[in-house]
Amino acid sequence: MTGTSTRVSSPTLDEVAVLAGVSRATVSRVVNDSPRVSPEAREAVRAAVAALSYVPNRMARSLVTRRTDTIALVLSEPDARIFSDPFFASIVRGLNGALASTDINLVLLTARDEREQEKAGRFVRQGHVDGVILMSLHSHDVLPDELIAAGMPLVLCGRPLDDRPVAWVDADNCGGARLATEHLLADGRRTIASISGPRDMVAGLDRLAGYRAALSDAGHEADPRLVVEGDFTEGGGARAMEELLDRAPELDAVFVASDPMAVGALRVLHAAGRSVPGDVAVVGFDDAPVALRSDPPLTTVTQPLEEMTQVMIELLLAQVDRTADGVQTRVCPTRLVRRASA
Amino acid sequence: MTGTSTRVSSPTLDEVAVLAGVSRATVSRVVNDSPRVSPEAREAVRAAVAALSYVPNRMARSLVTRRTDTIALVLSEPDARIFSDPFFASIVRGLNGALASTDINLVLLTARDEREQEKAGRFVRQGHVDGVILMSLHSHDVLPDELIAAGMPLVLCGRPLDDRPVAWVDADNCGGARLATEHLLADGRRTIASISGPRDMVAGLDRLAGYRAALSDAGHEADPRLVVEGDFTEGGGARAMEELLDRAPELDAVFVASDPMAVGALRVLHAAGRSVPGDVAVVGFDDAPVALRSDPPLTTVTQPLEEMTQVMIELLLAQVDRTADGVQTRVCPTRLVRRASA
DNA sequence: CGGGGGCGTGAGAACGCTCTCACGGCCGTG
DNA sequence: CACGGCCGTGAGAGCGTTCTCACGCCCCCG
Repeated sequence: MTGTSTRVSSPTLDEVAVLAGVSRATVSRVVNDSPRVSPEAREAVRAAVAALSYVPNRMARSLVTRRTDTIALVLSEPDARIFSDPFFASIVRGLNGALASTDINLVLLTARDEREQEKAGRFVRQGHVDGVILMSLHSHDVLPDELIAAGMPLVLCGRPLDDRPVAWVDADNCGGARLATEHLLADGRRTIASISGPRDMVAGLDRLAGYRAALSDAGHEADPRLVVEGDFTEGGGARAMEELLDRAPELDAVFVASDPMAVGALRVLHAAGRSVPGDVAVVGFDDAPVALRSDPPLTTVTQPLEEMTQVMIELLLAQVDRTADGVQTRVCPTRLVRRASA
Repeated sequence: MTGTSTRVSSPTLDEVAVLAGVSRATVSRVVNDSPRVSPEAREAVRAAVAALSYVPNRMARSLVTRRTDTIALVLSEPDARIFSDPFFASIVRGLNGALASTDINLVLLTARDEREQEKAGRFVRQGHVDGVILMSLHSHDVLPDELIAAGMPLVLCGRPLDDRPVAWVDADNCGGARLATEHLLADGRRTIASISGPRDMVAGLDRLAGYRAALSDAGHEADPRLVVEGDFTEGGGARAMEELLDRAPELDAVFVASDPMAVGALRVLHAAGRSVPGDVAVVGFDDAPVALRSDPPLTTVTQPLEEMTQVMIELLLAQVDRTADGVQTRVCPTRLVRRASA
């Protein structure tokens, strides 16, 4: 084709060794930054590596080291919605950031249905990765148990519903909801409603629990009229808000379990002629980008994404290195971000 | 720990062979569905495999077969916006669908900055995957050239700006834009404006070209006032629409190069008291989910995502199997979806 | 009844790397 | 001057597969 001859396959350690005039072992040492190499040998190898544009064969290396230096983030989510979730993008960014200083790679695996989940499970068990971070917002996958049984290092992103013996990292959803509700109480609000998340998601449950706990601590009686379940989407939030206005027109505050839902609620309140925060105070959750752009900008609860992803990696690598003692879990503190809506 | 003894490492082919009372080769044959195995031997091996819950070691296998049965979709995009792009989610779904009937795995790699791009490049070149589908909406990555030089099978998702010798698949953006504009013309619209995509994205350029071509074919003179550049986001579309109304208040139609931008434009038209499609007809592009929910539902241009992903896989696998002749490219036809906005 | 052609099987050599071990050479010490 | 130790190096044995051969066996046909 062009002037340069195209090889069919990549050069091997042996070829580098021959070109550098040393043994395979020495080339390996240089490639792996072993200190026990003379400067001359190192230089010769470096030159040969560059000349052949040698790249070590990971398969061969992994076969002996039993390490792939790759971890997988598997998204076990039925619908594609997960991608549009800004929370998800932040997790990916955070994980990549936490791995930036290492030579560990992050790959994403999606598993929408059972079939794909099985495929992902096989991929993982075949030894393509050293460990797995599993993001599964809804409950009941088989994947976790399968991976645990296979002895695969595993960290869940988000607390599991049941108490399986598995490592996980989550934000303090309950505490955050409590913070939000207490803020509303401190503001003198009397009738505080809530748009909750789905009952089959732990985050939804925990945020609802925090809201209830704060109210009960303040001596409020539980009023089932005041809680409507949403689905974490803007449309769902709008519908829930309509229902809420219908059920309890006297409400003067709403704790909404996600920012997109809060944006939907804001729209409905607007349309209903209620001023925010004058008539109704609104607090969201997640500190999504949309919270800044909403009108008015949303007071919300923020999660320490950076810290969470960092911890996930730590817990996972501890398992990979077999230095983990027992099953570790971690709850990261959430924080209230005051803006204009409450 | 528990009753079952936990092994440190997974069983090997040899152990299965011993348990089944056959040789390593026979086990390999069974595992790989070779027909040349007696039913009895096959059954014995099956049982042994199940008993040990044996999973073949991919590293060892790949070392000899030089195949990983894995392809990567790399997202070479600076910001995280790509995740929230519904187009992207569809691509992932489509690719997974196209691979569902095979035993080929799809992994996603993100590469936000140069550093991560380099990491992804290394990952790929080390032999973790058989081929790469590259999605890079903006121009000028080094990755493609690097992969081509390394002889890595590669298909671009979207036509590249320059004419590199690389396989790619794209929608007929130009044709779609033309369709949309011709529809507007046929509707009797006189002053047809356009909110274009960014100039550094091929999709933006092509859609603009199609719009211009349709107008010019219809004998319209090019009017630079009538084109404002957007950034493919809703906010950007709104801003562009404002500018357009300012520059050319007499316009009676707009071809918007993406649905999110069209939604923004709709909002602004609404606020300006223009009825759609009465005063101003609007056509979008992409047939994003949001196009259905907008008010009025958006007439838009749809891309054959299913076909595109299917073709990408075909072109890629042809390269992997070395049955590809030359550099293949494919433009998939777009179609106008008539709804209420035009 | 003998020979050829499957067909099922097993032995053993790869695949490209790491890692242990042993071996010279040089230093410092007694 | 002799000897122990360390340092750079290379030989060679794996790692868990696949794949090529060669080898019996049985069956069919002449």
